[in-house]
Amino acid sequence: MRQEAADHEDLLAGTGYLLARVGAESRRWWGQMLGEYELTPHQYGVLMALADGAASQQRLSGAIGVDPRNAVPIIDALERRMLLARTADPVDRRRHALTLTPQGRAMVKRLRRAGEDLEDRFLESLGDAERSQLHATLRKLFDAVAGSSPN
Amino acid sequence: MRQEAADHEDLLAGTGYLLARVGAESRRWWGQMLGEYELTPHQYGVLMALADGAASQQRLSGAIGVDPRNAVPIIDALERRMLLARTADPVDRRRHALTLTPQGRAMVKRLRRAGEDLEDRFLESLGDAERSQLHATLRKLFDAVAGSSPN
DNA sequence: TATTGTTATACTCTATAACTATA
DNA sequence: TATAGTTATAGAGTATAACAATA
Repeated sequence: MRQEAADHEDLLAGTGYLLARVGAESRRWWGQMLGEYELTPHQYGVLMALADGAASQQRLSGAIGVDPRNAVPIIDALERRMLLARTADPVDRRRHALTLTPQGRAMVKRLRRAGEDLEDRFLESLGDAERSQLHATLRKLFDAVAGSSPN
Repeated sequence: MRQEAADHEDLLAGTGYLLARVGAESRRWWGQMLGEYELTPHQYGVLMALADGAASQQRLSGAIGVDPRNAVPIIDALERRMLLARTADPVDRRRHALTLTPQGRAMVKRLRRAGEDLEDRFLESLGDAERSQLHATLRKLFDAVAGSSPN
């Protein structure tokens, strides 16, 4: 099942394609870990973003990189499990302020621990210098590219 | 729409999460470019992998990172458009040998050009040294991690 | 028995259009 | 008229179970 990767080198020559593949693999690993908590990657994103402080659904959607329309069912699921609460924003009644419940905060703690373990295993083939170099480069790329279109 | 990225820093602290996000963005850019040729990212993967030479559906599925069962409709679509051909393998009649048609090879040529352009724009915030460092690190990570499960 | 390819199914992700209510 | 949130829908991606033909 593994020797196929050795062939078809052309496919892996492009950095963009490689990035998409490695990103999908990272997503798969996280998805499997999060499955143990019955959470999806996007739900994870919502919880971690809210750990920073409350936010509207619009702000939150931007932070986790999904269209606000697609954020609705993600947030619905977390609300049903009482991990977060939608409360009316008093100054603008169109807006829903989202906050973590105590159970939500407890979940975030557990996820942080599990996430660190997972990341160590995912990156174990890289040295410390390579890891921090990778993080810095990805961060630069993310800031330049996230939310924009190819055009 | 852009200032949200400045907040929720916690979310971006993990390299695994960043990788998944930047990978998704790369996939989105590619998806948009490929849409102009009415191709999906997986179909692109199949065509590029076959440019290296013929392969069975099993080998191909491994190369593009999808389950063989899910490869069937991807290959069906390309066959319908006459970009590739399924021919019986004479030595093992269970097997289908997949090869590019002339139209398929012409498409690959166009895709290579468009892909290089896209990649230049996607990576334009990085210097040459950063780019090749990124590619090398991703490649190492890919070889270590692709096709394996988390634990 | 194991492998190649297929069919069928279901759940998630992504993208888009159209709506309600508030501003 | 613009914005926050919602509903509904459709296509693509991902995963799994069951099967036929061939080895």
